[in-house]
Amino acid sequence: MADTPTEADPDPHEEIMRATYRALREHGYADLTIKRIADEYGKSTAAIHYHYDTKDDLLTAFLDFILDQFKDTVHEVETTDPEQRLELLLDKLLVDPRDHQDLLVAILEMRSQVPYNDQFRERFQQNDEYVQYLLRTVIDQGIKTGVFDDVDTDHVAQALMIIVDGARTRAVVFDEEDSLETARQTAAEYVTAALVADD
Amino acid sequence: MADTPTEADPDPHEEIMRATYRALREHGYADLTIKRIADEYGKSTAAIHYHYDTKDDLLTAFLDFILDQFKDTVHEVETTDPEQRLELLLDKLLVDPRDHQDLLVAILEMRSQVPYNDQFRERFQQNDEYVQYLLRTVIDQGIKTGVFDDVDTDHVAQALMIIVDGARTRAVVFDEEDSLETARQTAAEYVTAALVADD
DNA sequence: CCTACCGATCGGTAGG
DNA sequence: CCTACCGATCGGTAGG
Repeated sequence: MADTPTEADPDPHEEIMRATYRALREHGYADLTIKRIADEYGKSTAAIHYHYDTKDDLLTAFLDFILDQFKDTVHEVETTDPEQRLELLLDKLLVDPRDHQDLLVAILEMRSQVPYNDQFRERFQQNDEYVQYLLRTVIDQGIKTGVFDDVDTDHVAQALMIIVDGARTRAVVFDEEDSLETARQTAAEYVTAALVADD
Repeated sequence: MADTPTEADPDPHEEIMRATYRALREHGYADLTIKRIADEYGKSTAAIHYHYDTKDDLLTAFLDFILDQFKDTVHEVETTDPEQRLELLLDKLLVDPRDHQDLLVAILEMRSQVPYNDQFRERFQQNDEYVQYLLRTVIDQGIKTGVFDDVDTDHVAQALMIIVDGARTRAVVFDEEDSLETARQTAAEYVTAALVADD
């Protein structure tokens, strides 16, 4: 007559990550406390410390949790045609976030902590490098296939990252879905101008 | 035999703003306390509360202080030739910040507080609207003069804002001067492609 | 503006 | 995991 373990016995770590997510969304990073996370978790603060030694450990684990989710989303793109693949990648980076506004807010907040947190910097840099690598790869593919001009791959990838980050920042700060839409269009314009200009 | 008043009797409000700036730069927004500001100020926490009723009042005043400085910088651009004026404006937005990295960090941090602080949102929106207005104006001028194509002014201005914000975010998070330089180049490319494409 | 202090809350721990 | 508690620090105030 035991309860179904799947419902009654969920992974405490994942539960705490989700609780941290909710607490962060509700109070913001500056007002994120163990107590508030514990309240969302539904248990005591000692329960949090049982699983994570320090607040810093918890927050670093949480950042990994968040960035892994993001990585999974981007990783889904599997088309091989360079033009289509670049389009889909930009869609993932600029259209998908509309459904995950909370995630955007959380990431932006933690990003702004980078100047004061080496752990955070390391994670964000690694994640950024990964996305930029994906962009470079698809652009290089396009150049080899002959559908894209022979451009400076690094520069174009960086330019696209700037557009992506700008759109995300503005989507959060000005709460406008417009930003992502405008950015998607701007990215498309840029790709056309930079990669297939001579067509 | 009195001390020179200019040195011995500075404006307390401005002193506190500068102290807040230093404290923010050193500890970050999440760890910004009245005590730390008071230490930078060189007086007691009660001295801070004598000039500002609440921490929130102080921080809102500080944001105004910061954004006014920024506004002054942008306002300096006075050339009338549309093409040159747009170039100078983009320089102000993307080249100037190199000398004020600390300011960028501070602004990014406070920006990320917008979802939790209506006062902040209001200020940032107003400031953003002003910059975007400057961009729209110069683009419209260029269109009237015939040096720019007859484009969607709103869209182009928004696209440039996205590039600017993206570059700033990345300059802070990844500590790379590259971002601003790449963004300046990207903005130039975009302007050429969007505004003088048919030339 | 200062000294001295307030209640509240912080991250973290002991003992079970 | 909980209860109970720790010292430290928080924003803010009273009284001068």
